[in-house]
Amino acid sequence: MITIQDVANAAGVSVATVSRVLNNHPSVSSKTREKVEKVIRELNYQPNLLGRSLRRSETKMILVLLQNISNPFYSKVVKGIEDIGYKNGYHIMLCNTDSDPAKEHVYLKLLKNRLVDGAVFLAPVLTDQELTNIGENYCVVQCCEYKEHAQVPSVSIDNVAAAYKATYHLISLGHKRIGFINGNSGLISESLREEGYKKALCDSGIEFDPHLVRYDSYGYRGGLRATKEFLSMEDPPTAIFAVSDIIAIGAIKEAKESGLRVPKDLAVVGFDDTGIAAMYDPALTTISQPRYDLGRVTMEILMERIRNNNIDHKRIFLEHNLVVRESTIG
Amino acid sequence: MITIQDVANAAGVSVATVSRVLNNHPSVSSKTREKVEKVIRELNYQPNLLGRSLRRSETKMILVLLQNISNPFYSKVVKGIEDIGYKNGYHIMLCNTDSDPAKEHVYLKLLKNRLVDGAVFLAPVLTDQELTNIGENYCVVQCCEYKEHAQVPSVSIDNVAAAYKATYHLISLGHKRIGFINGNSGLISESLREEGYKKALCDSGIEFDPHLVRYDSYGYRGGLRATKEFLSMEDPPTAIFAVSDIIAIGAIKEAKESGLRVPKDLAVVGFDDTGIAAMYDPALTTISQPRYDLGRVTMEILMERIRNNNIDHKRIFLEHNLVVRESTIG
DNA sequence: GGTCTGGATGTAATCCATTACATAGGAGGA
DNA sequence: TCCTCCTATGTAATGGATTACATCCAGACC
Repeated sequence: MITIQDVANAAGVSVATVSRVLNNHPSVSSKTREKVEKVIRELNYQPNLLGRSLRRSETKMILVLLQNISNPFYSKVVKGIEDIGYKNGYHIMLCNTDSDPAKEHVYLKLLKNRLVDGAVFLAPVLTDQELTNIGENYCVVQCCEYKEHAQVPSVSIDNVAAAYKATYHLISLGHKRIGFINGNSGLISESLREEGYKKALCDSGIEFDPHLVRYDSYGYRGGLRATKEFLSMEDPPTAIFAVSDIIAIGAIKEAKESGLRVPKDLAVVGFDDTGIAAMYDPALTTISQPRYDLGRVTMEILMERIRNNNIDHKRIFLEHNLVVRESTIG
Repeated sequence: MITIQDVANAAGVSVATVSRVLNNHPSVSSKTREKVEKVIRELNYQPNLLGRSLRRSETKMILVLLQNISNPFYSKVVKGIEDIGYKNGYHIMLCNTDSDPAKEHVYLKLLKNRLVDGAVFLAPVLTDQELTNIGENYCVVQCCEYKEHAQVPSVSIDNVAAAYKATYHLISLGHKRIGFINGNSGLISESLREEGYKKALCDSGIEFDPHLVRYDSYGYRGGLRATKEFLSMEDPPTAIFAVSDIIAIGAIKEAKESGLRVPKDLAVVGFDDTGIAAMYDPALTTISQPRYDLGRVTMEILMERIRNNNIDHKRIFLEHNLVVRESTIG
């Protein structure tokens, strides 16, 4: 491996001068600079980032912890994070925690061991207290999901309002019995969306029926299962609001299997507006989150924190949108 | 920040002894070991990985370059890579290249600058020559896609055989005019799958009709577009084989919009067996790749390379499978 | 008691790049 | 001509951990 010393020897200068050339320090004569640059090219010298990072105590790397990249919701969020990072000279390190606290802790070692300069939590499984502690010592931001009592900034949508809007959409179409399929992961978005669902019912004078709420795993199977249960009720719902598109698709598939037509016999609303929502047949009515911007703003806050050691922990809420498609209006 | 020196001072020993404790070196008396471990706990000391990595010249990090995590094909491949890495004490760094050579080069700097110990290419955009050069100097493996002439090991399925099987499935159902929707990214899998498609036709005595082949971007829109073109032909195909599930779904959606029934009027086969294949309506017949194992085997080879500086560049082919669902038989 | 052995620990070099401080040498002013 | 000042460059300390080698000491053996 070629080191800065090799370059210095070959160019007949000291390592300090080579380092200055590398870092565009002004006090290097152009003659020397050219000479050194020529040698760097000839030897194909690549500075060792470990040495540099050790000295500067920064690595220009950001850890992004998410549940699993297979969740299609994340792709654009990550893109937003990445673009802003890239613009600031930072690399992104994506890691799946699989919602496993042990794994999350292992990855957090990277933060504690200084291998990354900061971290984004896309679905923390740490406790509020742990997260607060980390926030005190390291640069971290929460994105999309957040721990309510953690003193760490967060960027998300207003989940109560979004769920309200989705539910109200169904109510405005005349539905009175609206099933709600929630997740069971203990995420804050789950309780907030349930709150919005209930609020919309209440505001419209529809009594809340606890039988119309199911908690199941995020995903297709959860949607199938919950819907099967709904449809076997004596007085089944005429509409379903699910907290993810994939759950909603499971619901539609199950409804079709049971001979129901969507939206005629059962209207379905999803959440997230992932790619599949528009592709499905029928295309899915859903809440669109500003996914790219969620990532972008999160990263902007993180960059700001790293630059200025800014420590306030605000909560930021971005705009969402109801996208009406065939699964509710046909 | 607490350093090994702080621990040494607090414990009244030398840094060497602390280091030995950290690394479970046998020649430390149990009394000293306990004393040091106590101090480590009390000070909550976290060794700085930069210092360690610099000294050991290894970071225990692996770079995984993929086109984009939004491609659902990758999730399980990455899981396989990750699991094996995790088991060997390696962390994974996932990076989207967006098929942009500039970005790929930036990320490769991490390899050249020693910030990662090795890399997996899931869809290299480098030239064969560049890749060969990198393979000579660093530990890298190709996965799923590969550059034909690059002297770098690879793990994939036999794409010719897989496409042959998919096409033959349609032929065996009586189809004679089979449209083929290929990608246009210049990936090796594209030409191999086309080869398999042609071979199946040829072996069954069906003449190859170049009008039945379309090249479009991977993805839903590509499927829509290509199918629209097919359906406007005088003598349109009765079946379509697409090189990705999402393209196939675009094809189905377009067919339905045109009033065709799938599979009755148009049979469709996809590729990859991503999650959506089983969820779609009709469920998609597709080629299932052993995605987890593709990742697993790739990583095993990479670990082996790193451990033993093994430099042979074999090509490994794993088994694939045709999964028959509603989109061809109904 | 003297010598040898080996276990436990310490000292200091090392990995590579950065940078505060030191120094040499040339330009400009008195 | 001499002195001052500034520019360009070099020297060496630094960041944190690892490890070859040195050292010390206790116990074993003659």
